[in-house]
Amino acid sequence: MTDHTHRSHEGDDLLPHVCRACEARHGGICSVLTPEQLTQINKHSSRRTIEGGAEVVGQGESVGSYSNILRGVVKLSKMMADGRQQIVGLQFAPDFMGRPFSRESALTAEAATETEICAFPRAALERMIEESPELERKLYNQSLKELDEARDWMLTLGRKSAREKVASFLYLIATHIDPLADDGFTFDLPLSRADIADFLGLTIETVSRQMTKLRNEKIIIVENNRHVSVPDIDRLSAAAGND
Amino acid sequence: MTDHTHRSHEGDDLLPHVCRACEARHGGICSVLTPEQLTQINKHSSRRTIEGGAEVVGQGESVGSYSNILRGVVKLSKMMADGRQQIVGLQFAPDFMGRPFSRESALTAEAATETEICAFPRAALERMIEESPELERKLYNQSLKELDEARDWMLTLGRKSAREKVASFLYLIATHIDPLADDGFTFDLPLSRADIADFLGLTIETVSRQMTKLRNEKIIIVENNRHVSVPDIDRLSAAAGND
DNA sequence: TCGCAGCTTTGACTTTGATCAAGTTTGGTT
DNA sequence: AACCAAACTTGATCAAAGTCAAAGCTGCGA
Repeated sequence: MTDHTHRSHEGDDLLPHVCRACEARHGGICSVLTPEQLTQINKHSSRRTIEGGAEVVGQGESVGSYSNILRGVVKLSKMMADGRQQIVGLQFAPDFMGRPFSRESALTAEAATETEICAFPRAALERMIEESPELERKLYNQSLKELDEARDWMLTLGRKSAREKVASFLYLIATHIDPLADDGFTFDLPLSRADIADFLGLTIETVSRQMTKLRNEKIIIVENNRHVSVPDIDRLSAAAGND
Repeated sequence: MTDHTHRSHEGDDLLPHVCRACEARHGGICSVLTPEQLTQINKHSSRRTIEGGAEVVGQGESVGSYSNILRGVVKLSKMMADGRQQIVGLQFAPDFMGRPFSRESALTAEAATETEICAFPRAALERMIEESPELERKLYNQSLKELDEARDWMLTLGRKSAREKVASFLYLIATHIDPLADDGFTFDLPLSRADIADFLGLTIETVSRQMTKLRNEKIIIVENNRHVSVPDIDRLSAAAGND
């Protein structure tokens, strides 16, 4: 049995060099590909770093590529003609980004924080989907997961109070971001107050007020606006209305 | 060339009898199955009529079967511990109902109107998915469609006014239900005011007031609460905030 | 056809969150 | 270290939607 620290795989020496330590090999779509397939797709893939705030794909633009998120957080949003905006999803590493079988994006994808992605041209990925039922199954499962998440969020948007919405957001981040310390739940918020408002269907001011209240109740500890600690995740969960 | 009226297919004589005039043969998941596969799945399928208001699957229940909607409208909803409820999706014929690869339902499915379904046992459908990539592709595409719809609705829930929400709902129904007359858009609402409120994240009273306003503005004509005509679909679309 | 239950509408009042308007903090830049 | 712009917080006021209460409809069953 070979050494399994650093998440190494048996047969890693057959893998393309860039894939060896890649997030997407573990849980991401690349986890269902064979070394040969990885070598194949790697001929066309390219890694890119996207600075926070930069747009990955614009609403209505044609989509030239798919990608895996290797690091960072990406917001998916929709905008109305008059400028009102709603964030309809957040994607974390090692999520797959892109809408198969559709040339046009109905969404804007924007990096919330500095983000690293691994991009593939449409055609290369689509060819691989045709050849690999496991890949298609993996993509199908991710879209089912996103559908579940979207529907959970619809309950939050439609039926929760501002306080519960803000607590729900903090709970979501606390449970999806790698914690900075292992003393429980400490993290940096990947979104600005304006983004949080767009995610929750609230205004910046309401978000700020509810954060202040949760801080006063000691449910969260905030430093420098972005840095948050949650001493008791169950109290936060209760504030979010999760029974 | 054989007669194509009544949506008949060449080779229909090979089909199971019940499938010949079935909605799901046209656009539904059965449209990708061969006559042999239809014969196979039909050994296990059963048609059922569900009265309006009856539950198909309860939140947290284990799911014993999948089904196609042949007629009627099904609401998918989520409920919080304290009873607050949100409808997270509406399904129309010939949509497929069920969440592959998950034993438990996170949703309640309830017939909004009298509904007819064609149900298959889990195992039979899952076996057929393994054997038919076309079927899996079809299911994948339906879940992508549902994801798009869920995200559209998130924008409605998070960022639209009560008036725009009610208009959005009416627009959705007008464009998804087979019209009663061909004089444009006339239909019976499949949902009660309480259901509409649960779909829009509003109260019954607010829904009622906004319906009254739209009626006074002649954007809709309402008779007997449930019967609605839309003289000018573009005005309704504008009221819904679709630019 | 009368009555009744459930659904829907309407009205008066309250509450929540939005808006408008200052301040304050933060982090980067000179 | 001082300045500046951007992000965030706080306060006062306002409007939209919720709540509570009562009255109309509608359609069904006796």
